[in-house]
Amino acid sequence: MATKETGPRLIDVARAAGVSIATASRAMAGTPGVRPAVAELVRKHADELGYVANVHARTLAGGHSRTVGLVVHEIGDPYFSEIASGLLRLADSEGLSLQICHTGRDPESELRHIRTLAAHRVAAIVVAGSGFVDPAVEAPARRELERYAASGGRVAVIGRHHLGTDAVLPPNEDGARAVAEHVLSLGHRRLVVVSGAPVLTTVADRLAGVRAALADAGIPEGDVPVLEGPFTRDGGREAARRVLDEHPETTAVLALNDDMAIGCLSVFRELGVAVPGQISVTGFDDVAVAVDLNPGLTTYHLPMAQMGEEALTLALKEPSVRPRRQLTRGELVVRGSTAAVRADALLL
Amino acid sequence: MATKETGPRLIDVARAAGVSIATASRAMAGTPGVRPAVAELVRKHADELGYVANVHARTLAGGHSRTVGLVVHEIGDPYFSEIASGLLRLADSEGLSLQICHTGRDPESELRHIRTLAAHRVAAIVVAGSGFVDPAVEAPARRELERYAASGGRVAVIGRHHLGTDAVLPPNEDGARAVAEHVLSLGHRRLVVVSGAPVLTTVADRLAGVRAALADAGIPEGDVPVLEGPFTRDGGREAARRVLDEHPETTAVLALNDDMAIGCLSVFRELGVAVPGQISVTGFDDVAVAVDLNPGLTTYHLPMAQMGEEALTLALKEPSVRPRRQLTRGELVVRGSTAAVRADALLL
DNA sequence: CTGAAAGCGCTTACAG
DNA sequence: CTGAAAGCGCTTACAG
Repeated sequence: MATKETGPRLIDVARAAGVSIATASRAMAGTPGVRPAVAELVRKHADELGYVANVHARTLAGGHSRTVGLVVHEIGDPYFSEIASGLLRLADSEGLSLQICHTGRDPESELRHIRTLAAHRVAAIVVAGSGFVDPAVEAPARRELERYAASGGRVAVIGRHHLGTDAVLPPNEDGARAVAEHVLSLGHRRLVVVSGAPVLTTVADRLAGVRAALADAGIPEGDVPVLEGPFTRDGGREAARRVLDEHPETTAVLALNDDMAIGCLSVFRELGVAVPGQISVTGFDDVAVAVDLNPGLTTYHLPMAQMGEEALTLALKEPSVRPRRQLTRGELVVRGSTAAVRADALLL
Repeated sequence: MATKETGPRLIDVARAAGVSIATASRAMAGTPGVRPAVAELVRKHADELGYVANVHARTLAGGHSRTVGLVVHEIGDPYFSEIASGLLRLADSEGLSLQICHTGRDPESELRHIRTLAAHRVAAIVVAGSGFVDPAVEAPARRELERYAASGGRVAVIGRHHLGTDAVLPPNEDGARAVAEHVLSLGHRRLVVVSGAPVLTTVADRLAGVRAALADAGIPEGDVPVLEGPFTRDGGREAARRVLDEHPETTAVLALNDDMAIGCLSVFRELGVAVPGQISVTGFDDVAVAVDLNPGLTTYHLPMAQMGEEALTLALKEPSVRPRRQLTRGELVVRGSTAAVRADALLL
């Protein structure tokens, strides 16, 4: 019988079924080498007793875990929740449990959480979210992940990191270039880039893409201000105000992610700045809401859910000698927030 | 030294520090009763070795887990990701890990996941997402949770369930009544309710709130069609088309959640139906994007992150004899998607 | 303050 | 096909 405080154990099931604990274990695990009738009997008793195998005992004895870990900046952020959703769907179908943790973009916190996941002996860790341009910032995390990997753990990251692991790489540079080319093709020349912290590889790569497009168009870099702020909606709001204050002649704002673009749109709307009539706005990521904004947000679509799935797929593969690099395909999505530059703006 | 496949164990640390495994354990856990200098020495060696305690061994031996479980319908859905975010923030500050699972609104899947969480011996389970009006649907989950609780697990739910557990209760009925009263106060009489499946308590309660407001206003229930569909953006899109087809005289659409409202807005926008000029639209929940829509969505604000936090708080408390019921406060948020009914519509 | 030892609930060679 | 036994890596009374 189940004791009040711990529930029935395997030995209770074994006794009820009149078999050894070894046989009961095999029957429950579906391991071959048990007479089918016996296995069935065991399972019947397990069911009756409400037996639920203790994962900790099982993992400790068996040596492999059926849980994977996901590290995100902020699960409330659609970018990450869509990644989590795709990853979770795959985990589910593989019978894996998922442990999620928040870092709040804090490297210290990330480190602590990686250690916790390692302590849980999860089968794999997926780190989502931007890396840092400076390898030194990631060095402690790298060390921790290497230790984890050395003890049999698997790791994959989403984005460009210096972690030495398998990686899913979104086309940040190409995508940003495509967005910028689109805006340039509409005749815009007075651009402002609204950017997150360039210490992040995601930001740096997108910035590089924009610059490449500018260079191709023969526009001096100095002609295009880059306004930096938090890589969030609020950061976008702040930047939008600065655009209006400091660069009133601007005809197009290139925000380096949708969050910032959404912040810009909200300010422009509040202040009666017409989009795209007066200023065109672009984002990056294509979070689910981008299509529902009004005007719809022109942006670069990243298949977040798929990226989450791919990252877990990589992490579940046998480790390779060289880290794998999985390139993701994105796509420019043109919606209502961009339009040809006004004729009078050309005269400025 | 760490073996290649498992990493250093406590015994390796103990040896390195020249103490017993018991002392090493106490030092690492911070349990009192170890000479501070010794404790420090142990931790120094642990650090050098890169020792990370095995959570499974620790949980098995110690008997208590530092992990909690969260069951949601879909983590990619902002409603749930915001709940998860609040809950995760609290979990973090309590030093708890979080295991998340998806049910896809499937009771079978929910049951399976509850069992998995129980197998993990998580300290608490939080079930987010609507309950079912029919207690029979929840009976298996209830049985499973009771078993889990009997073996020392703690449970809290968000929403009205028949699970016999502590619950965080959003003001679905009052909120929907407030929304309906607001729309009625604007002079609208030709309403349509766009609803999810009424087998869900969330839907049933919101519907009840709308009906109460209608009754107060002396409007016969039969005058207000209720269009049912999936409780999602797509469900809202479908319903919006039906509104236009089957009830072209409609001046206000009350969607029972933001997702459906957003779906309605997208269809109206595509078809050139002015909101709120021609039709006013309301939602429920106030997901983060509601304010960024254009027009902004009039809706009923639920503090999702806070609800997640409260649910975990309840689950972490000592169990009470009677299930606790924590009522959440919400708030009507009037934005641009609702306006006074057009004078000509009054003549219809 | 410290250590030897039992025990947490399983899995898995190893023998039959 | 089945079982006795060792062992997974810890914690925690229990003795000192």
